[in-house]
Amino acid sequence: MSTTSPHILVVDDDREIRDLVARHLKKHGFRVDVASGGVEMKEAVLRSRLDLIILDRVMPGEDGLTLCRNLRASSNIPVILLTLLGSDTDRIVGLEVGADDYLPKPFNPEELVARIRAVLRRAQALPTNKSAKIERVLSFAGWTLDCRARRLTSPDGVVVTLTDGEFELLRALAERPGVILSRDELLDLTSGREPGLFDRSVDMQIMRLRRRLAAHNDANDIIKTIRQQGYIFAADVEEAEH
Amino acid sequence: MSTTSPHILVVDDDREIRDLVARHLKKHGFRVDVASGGVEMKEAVLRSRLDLIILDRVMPGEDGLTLCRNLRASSNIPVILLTLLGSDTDRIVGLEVGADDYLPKPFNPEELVARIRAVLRRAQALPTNKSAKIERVLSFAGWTLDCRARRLTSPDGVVVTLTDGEFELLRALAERPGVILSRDELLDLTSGREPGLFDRSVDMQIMRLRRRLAAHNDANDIIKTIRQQGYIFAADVEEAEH
DNA sequence: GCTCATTTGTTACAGGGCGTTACAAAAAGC
DNA sequence: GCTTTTTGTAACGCCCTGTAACAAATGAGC
Repeated sequence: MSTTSPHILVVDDDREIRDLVARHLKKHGFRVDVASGGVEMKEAVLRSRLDLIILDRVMPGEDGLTLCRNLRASSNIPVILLTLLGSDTDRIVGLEVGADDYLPKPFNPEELVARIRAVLRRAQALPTNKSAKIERVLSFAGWTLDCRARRLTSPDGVVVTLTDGEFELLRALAERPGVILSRDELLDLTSGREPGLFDRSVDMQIMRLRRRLAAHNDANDIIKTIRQQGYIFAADVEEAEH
Repeated sequence: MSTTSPHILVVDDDREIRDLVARHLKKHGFRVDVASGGVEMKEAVLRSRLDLIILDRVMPGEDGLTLCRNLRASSNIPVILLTLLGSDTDRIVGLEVGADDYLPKPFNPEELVARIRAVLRRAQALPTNKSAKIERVLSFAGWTLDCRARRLTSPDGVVVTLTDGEFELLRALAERPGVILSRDELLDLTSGREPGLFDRSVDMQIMRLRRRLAAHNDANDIIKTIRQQGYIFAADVEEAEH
């Protein structure tokens, strides 16, 4: 995502505005798709790997607001709402529904570009889709974690078998290097379960995962404990798409 | 930190607006500090763990724009710019300088709240803590503190194991060389806890940290005590991105 | 200088978090 | 069904960390 130019979808029923915006964004080096709302759009979101969506607030088919809310249920892709309605409450509702920004028409195309950049700046570190997780290969300290094959390879090239739980845990951590993850968060990320009062299952899995890593190599422990807080993946990770 | 309410700093020379905004934000459950720009603000940013800053675009002392740009150099804390100047190019410049949003005065306080929420929604999903800068390596007097690996290396190359508390404390200090940090501030920075009346835990950690540094080297003590005030990191620090 | 009050450094200790082992329950393979 | 693997619970002990108590240092006042 950060390597190539951002991919933006413009959804507006007004063909004139839609194309004007699209042309302007292309001039600024974005990759642009257009759609006119409804099913067509949902498809586009699911299929391609979009970086941002520009939505018209008012559309004959499905409302921009509703669309935005629905999107938020399954994805946290950045959304900018456009609209002719410029009242305060309109803007507030738009933002509360999950949009990242709200721009009243008529707007200066340059301002739209600036706001897109501002939103992307924030959003870029995020994993885009909640639902469709991208299968990738994560490399750290000589290790290789193939998320599609669910296979871990040690620095000396040996394939290490992991149980499902161990794999999910390692992935959850390795996908978020430098982030302190609480036990509850890890539990949710790996198995989707709720905390439970005296739950130390995460500790156990961490222990087993560490043991497995240590058995094959691993001088410096990659998974560190932050007392009272949780665990952290303390190595640099390189991602490669499959 | 995600447990407590977001902490927001409002910087505006117009006391009236500043207080109005502050009151409104408090009503919505935010923790609010105010400042009137310049040194006062920088101190506040350096010291406490802020989640977001609201900056007036135009201020007699240092310009809001310049402030924002300077902030961006060392931190990725969310910034929202306010201004009387509402022209397109003003907004564009504001956003390009690194602000997350740009709101022309006069504005509806509710809209400000909505925009704050939208920005925080993005920023809080980001890895690590909000105000935290990029992960980096701090060097001082021969020592090396790797904040990603959470590891300290002594001048003679020995890796010194620190407890979590010691590490957090050392980082809090080393990130702010030459700044006097009170015990309360250090407590907040290291563990996010609130003071407590007869709390001497910081003293304890300082003592243990000093002892650990002294054990490995350290002729001149790097962490100095300022009586009645707190502690100060008395060495030059070089930062290197990882 | 001395004395006293206040602040800070140091030691001792207790509570609790966490790594670890052992074991039981649950799931998967056959 | 049985066996093997995986995963959660219980228990034990080490280590981290905060509290308390005391010693040392600092500063004020004389």
